[in-house]
Amino acid sequence: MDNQQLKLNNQICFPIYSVSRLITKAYKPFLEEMGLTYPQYLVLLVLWENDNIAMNKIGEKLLLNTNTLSPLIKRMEKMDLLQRKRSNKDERSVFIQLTEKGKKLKNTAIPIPEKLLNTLLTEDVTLTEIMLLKDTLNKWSDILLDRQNDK
Amino acid sequence: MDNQQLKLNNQICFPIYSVSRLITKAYKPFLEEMGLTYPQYLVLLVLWENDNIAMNKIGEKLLLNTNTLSPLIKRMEKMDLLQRKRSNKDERSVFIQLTEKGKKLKNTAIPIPEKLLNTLLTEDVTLTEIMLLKDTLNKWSDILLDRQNDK
DNA sequence: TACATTTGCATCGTGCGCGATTTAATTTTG
DNA sequence: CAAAATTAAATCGCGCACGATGCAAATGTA
Repeated sequence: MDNQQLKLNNQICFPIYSVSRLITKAYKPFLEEMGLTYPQYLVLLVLWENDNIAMNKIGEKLLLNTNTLSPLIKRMEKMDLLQRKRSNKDERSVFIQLTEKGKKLKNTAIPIPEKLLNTLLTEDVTLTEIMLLKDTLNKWSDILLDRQNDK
Repeated sequence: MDNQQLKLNNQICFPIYSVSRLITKAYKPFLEEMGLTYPQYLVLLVLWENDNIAMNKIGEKLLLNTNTLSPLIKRMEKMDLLQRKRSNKDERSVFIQLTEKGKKLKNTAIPIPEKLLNTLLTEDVTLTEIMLLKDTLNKWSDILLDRQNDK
């Protein structure tokens, strides 16, 4: 009885947890130049793609609730990256708009994904493999979301 | 110029980040029964495999520094899951030993990995795919660790 | 043996994540 | 229309993660 299934290296949960943290760490040097944290960078990715959207829409895309987003976005407002504005049509929602500073940061961010890819790519890790992993994880994400919404 | 590479769905970082959180959330109901958080569960996985080891060895396995582990393990000591003991040979190191309560919890934990697998498995996600993903992530983990230690 | 360096742990501060709860605005329903 | 239910934010509390710093024990070196 050595309970193989309880061994760290046999579990799927641990590699995902650790690679996630390692990737965040890999982003760090690039994001630090811009004065951003990783979740702040994710919010900007959403806004660069779709400016002036409601806060809950950002949460839907990043799978974050308002108890995480609300203070995060307020910090970003203090950094002059974006502005929060109550909607007139629906006084409950807050719309988020990039400031000039927030818009300009996009230019600095453009080369980051490629730089990160280069950190990862070796003779052992090919672009094909990375794409495959991405697709698998996106599928998992959908499945786990379904599971958790059903309850 | 629509900067495809900056779109959320084209980045590899986001799916890993979100699946990692979704998996932690999937563990939650099982861990709550045991009164554990996810990182605490990981520490127990290490100890069940290898009791009475130094704190820094736990950190090496989980890729966590003492500034995270130290308070985490103190909380677990308060919960009577383990005991901390200074080594006689080297007064700097603290050895961690499971209590009876900590050892017994292993029996409750044994069925968890399988339950979680069942949550994930569908006609779209096969065991083969999960194993493949695990191997890929373990390889990535090694590469990212090398990269970050070289600097 | 003296002194510099390394190692293991602890503490502090900041920023997430997230369950739980509150408040206010809007929508649904009888 | 009025009451009930839903929705969007905000706030609170707790537990990670992690960079930075400090301290004491151990190790390396001249």
